[in-house]
Amino acid sequence: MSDLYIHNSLSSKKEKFIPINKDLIGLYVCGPTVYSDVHLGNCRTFTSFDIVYRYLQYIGYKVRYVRNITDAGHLDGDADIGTEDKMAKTAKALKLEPMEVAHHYTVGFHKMMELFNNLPPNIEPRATGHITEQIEMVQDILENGYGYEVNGSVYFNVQKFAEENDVYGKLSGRVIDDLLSETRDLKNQGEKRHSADFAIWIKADEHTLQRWNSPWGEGFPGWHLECSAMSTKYLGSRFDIHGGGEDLKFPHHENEIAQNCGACNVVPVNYWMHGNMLLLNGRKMSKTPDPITGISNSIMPQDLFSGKNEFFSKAYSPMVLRFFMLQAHYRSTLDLSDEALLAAEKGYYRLMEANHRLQDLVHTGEENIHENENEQIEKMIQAAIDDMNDDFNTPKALSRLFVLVNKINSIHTNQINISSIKEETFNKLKKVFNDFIFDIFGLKDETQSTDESTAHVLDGLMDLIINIRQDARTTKNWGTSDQIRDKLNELKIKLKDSKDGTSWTIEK
RNA sequence: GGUCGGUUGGCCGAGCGGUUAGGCAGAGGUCUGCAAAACCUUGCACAGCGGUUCGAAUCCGCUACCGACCUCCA
Repeated sequence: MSDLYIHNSLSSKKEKFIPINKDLIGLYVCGPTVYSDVHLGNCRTFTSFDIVYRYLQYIGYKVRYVRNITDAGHLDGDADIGTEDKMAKTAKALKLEPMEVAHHYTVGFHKMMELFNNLPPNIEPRATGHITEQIEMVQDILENGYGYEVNGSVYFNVQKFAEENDVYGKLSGRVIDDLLSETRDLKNQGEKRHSADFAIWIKADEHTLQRWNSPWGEGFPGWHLECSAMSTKYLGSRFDIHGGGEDLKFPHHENEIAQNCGACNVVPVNYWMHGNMLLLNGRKMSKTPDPITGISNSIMPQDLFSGKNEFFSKAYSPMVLRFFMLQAHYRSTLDLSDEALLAAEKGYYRLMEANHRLQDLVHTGEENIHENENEQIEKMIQAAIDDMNDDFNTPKALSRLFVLVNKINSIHTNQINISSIKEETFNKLKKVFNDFIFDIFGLKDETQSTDESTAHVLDGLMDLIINIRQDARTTKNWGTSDQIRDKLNELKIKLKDSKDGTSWTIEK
């Protein structure tokens, strides 16, 4: 097994992955703020890290995967100007308790993750459930001299932190002097000593719905704080991998590092990973409406699944979307288009169909071993694994699988004799191909019925229909046989005739 | 304006110094009652201009365009 390399945002280089503790990897991913439905772009990030989680486990690591739910403290706007957070805004608009809003969207988020077949994390902590930890962290920061209190709010002193630690700005590539010099032309500095400072505890005003008691009076935690507090609580002050969307790099992740460091005096994360954005019409997908057009450049997954949207010609299933995402590297932007999704859909079915064929094939004993074919198959299997070890290169690994699809189909149609393939190679192919599709890529087989009894009935019915059609074909009753084929096709059941008989698949 | 990243064939998208990426679409063929599926064959792609090199899509410089972040976003 070759070594795993991960692109580290801290160094902008691929680095060999060396875990802190071989027996348990710590993986933290920034989860959603549950004040609205997740859009497809959010789904991409979580899917990217689902692959990371799956693959780490596949190569034998035990992983503690922590992904938070932010249900408080996420400010909408500048902390100095207004203290209304995203949660409160939605709660007021819908006349609901903030917790009701959070719960509603949390349930929706979970449903969506399930549709994408993303595994649940091991721990999914909520910001509101960790107020104590966050207050303690603010206290630690104050004790270490990196925070200051003004009128019931507490701010992180970026200038002091930057002067004493060579840490701030490293992740996002910001130059400290630039950040600090921006002060001069800043109009609204408010209580902050410095424009680069940020709030870690914010005093509640009469409009604040979510408020907690603290040593500084009633208030609520700053946005970046919950990730710092919860990652420390569940993964320790130092852990292996922290992931999130590219757009969180600054200020969120930069401030997270500062807080951890400011509280615990250690740099918290060894490997920072950032997933790139999903594009719609060549622009970043975003909930925030365009200030000029007023249209938000985003699509909700459910609208894509139902086909009811203005962007695409038809409905696409969750697994087609997942497959589509796998075709691009997580660090590249990915452009959504009808043509691209159509291509992904066909590719997905082709891959699944090949796996069915492969799993149905039985090796019948070796004879006239074809060294070259064996070598090619072995090489592709190894290459796919090497690709995953190379910073989770799913598109490249997937391309290896498609080379194998070609081999599988050739074996299926007897263009390559199965007996010319070594049994060991064949069994390896069978296992690894299947592992890749289901365990590593996390694809689900949408062509199979999940309910066993329904599947049984369906199998029986299809056998019957195919037999009737075969009889019609034998008597050259093409009208009947074509009618059966066409009507089934309308039901998205595709018949495939071959010398050995007719097979069928459902394409959703 | 600052910082970073991108520009690959009809579309999506890998590759990042010498090898066919891959998917989809297209063309020709095999098979088939016809079709589908499958298989075989097929595409003079690397924004432009210079430079380095025996050799560059891949390294360096300049130009053009696009995007992200710098303010909430996965």
